[in-house]
Amino acid sequence: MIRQSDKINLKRLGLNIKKLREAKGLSFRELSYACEIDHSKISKIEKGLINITFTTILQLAKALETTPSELLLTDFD
Amino acid sequence: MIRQSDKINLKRLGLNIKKLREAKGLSFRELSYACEIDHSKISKIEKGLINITFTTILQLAKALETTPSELLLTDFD
DNA sequence: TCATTTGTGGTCTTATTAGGCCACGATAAT
DNA sequence: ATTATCGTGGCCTAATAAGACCACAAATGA
Repeated sequence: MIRQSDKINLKRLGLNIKKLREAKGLSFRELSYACEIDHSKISKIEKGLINITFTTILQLAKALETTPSELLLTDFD
Repeated sequence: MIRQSDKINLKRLGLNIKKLREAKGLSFRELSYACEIDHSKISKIEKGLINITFTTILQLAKALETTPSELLLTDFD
């Protein structure tokens, strides 16, 4: 029952994470080691396939050496 | 299986939301109307009892007339 | 050529959010 | 005094995130 606008926003979040990960030159598996999130899950997150929770956002932010606020710094609908 | 540090961070998020809600002089029920989240759930969120998802963060941010990024603008562990 | 790494997507179980409703005691308003 | 509103917490079901593992094709490197 996930809304269309949510799908778009999840993709935007995913792209933001992807951008930050690639800026650090990390592979999914490398980032996975740093935040204890399965590499396949990170892949799904970046593609906007999962509606992640707040704590997952915290994990990613820490591993990417940024803040949760920065992770969500994008235009959402 | 929720970690202790997560509990702390969830409380901090809750306090941040509470602060924004009260700054607008809204009750739980009034905010509930604006974002279509049950008022009892908002109460639990502010007390840090729920690990909300990204889309719920978006809903709250919109209803509080702020950004998701601003909603997470606090020091987390 | 062969081995390694990479991103992707599938499966499965368990834990938990989402979503909704209800009831209560306390507080505030009339 | 009584009515309305407040925050809180309990309950339930359905949906789905979490977490973990596996397999594979394509790209990369030796």
